[in-house]
Amino acid sequence: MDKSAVATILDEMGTLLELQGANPYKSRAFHNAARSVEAITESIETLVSEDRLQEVKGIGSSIGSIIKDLVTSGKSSEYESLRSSLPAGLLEMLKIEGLGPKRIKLLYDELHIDSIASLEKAAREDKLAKIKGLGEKSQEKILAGIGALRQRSGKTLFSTAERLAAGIMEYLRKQKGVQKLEVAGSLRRKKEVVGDIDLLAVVELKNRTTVMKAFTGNPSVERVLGQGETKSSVLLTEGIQCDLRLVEEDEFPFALQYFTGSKEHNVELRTRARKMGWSLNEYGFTPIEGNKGSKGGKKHPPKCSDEEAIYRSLGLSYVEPELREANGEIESAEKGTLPELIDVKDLRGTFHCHTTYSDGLHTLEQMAHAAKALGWEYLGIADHSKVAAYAHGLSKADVLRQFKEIDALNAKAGVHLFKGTECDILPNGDLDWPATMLAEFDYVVVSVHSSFKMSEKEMTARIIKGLKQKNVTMLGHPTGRLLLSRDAYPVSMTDVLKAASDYGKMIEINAYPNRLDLDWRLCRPARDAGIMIAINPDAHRIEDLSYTRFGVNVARKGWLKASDVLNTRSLKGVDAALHGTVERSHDKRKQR
DNA sequence: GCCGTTTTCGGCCCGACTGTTTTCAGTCG
Repeated sequence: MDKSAVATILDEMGTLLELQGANPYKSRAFHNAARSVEAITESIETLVSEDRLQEVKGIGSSIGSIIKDLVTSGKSSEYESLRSSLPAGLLEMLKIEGLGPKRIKLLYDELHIDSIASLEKAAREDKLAKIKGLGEKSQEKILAGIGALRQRSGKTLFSTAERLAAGIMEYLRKQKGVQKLEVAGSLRRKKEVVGDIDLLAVVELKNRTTVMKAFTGNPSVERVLGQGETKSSVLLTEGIQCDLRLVEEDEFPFALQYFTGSKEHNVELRTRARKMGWSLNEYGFTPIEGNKGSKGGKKHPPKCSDEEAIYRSLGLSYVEPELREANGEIESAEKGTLPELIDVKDLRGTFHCHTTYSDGLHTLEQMAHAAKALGWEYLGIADHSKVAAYAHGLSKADVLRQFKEIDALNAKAGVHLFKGTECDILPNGDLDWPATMLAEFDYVVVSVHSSFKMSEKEMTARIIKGLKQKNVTMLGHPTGRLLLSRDAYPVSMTDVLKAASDYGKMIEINAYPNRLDLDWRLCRPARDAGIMIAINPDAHRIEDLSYTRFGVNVARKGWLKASDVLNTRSLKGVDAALHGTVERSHDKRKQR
């Protein structure tokens, strides 16, 4: 069993212990151990075989022996007995917002509620409100939580769908006769959530049946919804539908364009084709009645061997899938003013990274090495400020200690570390660091981590007050952290962008695979207002650094060019950009 | 269950918010 499977089980054991009402520190020990296991850099098999598990902080003799069992045999009697002690439905119930282990245990003990279904029934029968410790409001909240949970099922995060699609495609590519295979649909457009996975393939005629069988029989399939000669649909075990369509070689570009969508984009495209005397569908162009060319005969479109040719035939420059949302892209394509979108390979570093100084999992040095391994020139460190106690916010002494370590690391060649901070914007709009301290950093990210329930007006005022302070560089997670289950905090982005523009500040866009990021909505207005964007993963672990690629998706959907983004600048360029927005730097540096 | 410059027992992060109470438990970040 591999590292992350072990971590998942330890985490589940921690949760089960919470549900059992065990010593909270015991359950926390399991959660901590799970995190530690996830963060192990060397092979877990090696650690087990060399009996060195307990060298890992957070793993003692008990959990160590569980891990040993899991790694060597794939099983653990402790895990099995813990699992069988409680109904599986209780774990499901944890997904309901506002319902934690204590209440789930209470409900289980009092009313034998052991699933979301029985919970809903009891709530509708007004039984929950009568339990001591609960009331009308809790009951309503639980019902609302169940509703929200239902609503979001059926939609899958981009990162999940991408992973599933990659697995199936890898499997299909091994099949005989598969000549072309591409992902289409909203997944190709990199929508933040997708409804299903659309795959498109060209397969030799004689191999079609076996390829279709391979598709419907592949290991990630839960059940087959339909199976035909050219189209099959399956439901994957992770609850998302996946369709495979087979087309002829010469239809492929048309089918790819058609099935990539969006529907609205295609409507505009087909309308345009009609005006030119052609009808457009997934198989190609066909001349329509009354179509006359210059010589009086029917005007035939050129053969299209790729999507670019289709757009060219319609007098348009190529439109990247991410832009096909009927959002002005066809007009821009006609004028030839579409931006050359930022690409992952343009990235030269990132900012807003945490380390073990606050709530990160990896050390400064580990993060620096990881950045270097990604081929980056620099990395911006931004650990939490002191008020963020839950995240081990840094004291002034911690910051000075970190500065020293950064200086030492920067002295060794490799990758440049910027001295930053993620400074809390307190509820009254003040910043968590005094002005004198803010001046010490290379850059300052300010963000909100508390009192989320303010009105939009208050929250906006709070953020703007924090953002406009001297020496503040950029706003962190501007729209809040939008998990599937949770809303962003209320804030007027128009006002915040205006303030950023007025005061010469930057805006960060976040990207994280398990987050529903709508930050792309900010990109175009930010660009138009001349605001620089930073693509930040809000990294807490080494692997988070590579999640900047999700940020690139966000930026692409927001029409950003490389030059609109801080991360694509050279070390020198970043230095200049940071100091351009932070007036103190020149003088301060000269004094040193 | 883990940990240790307070080291084999006793503490383990903490504050805001909500809904429930009448001083606090549960949830969240």
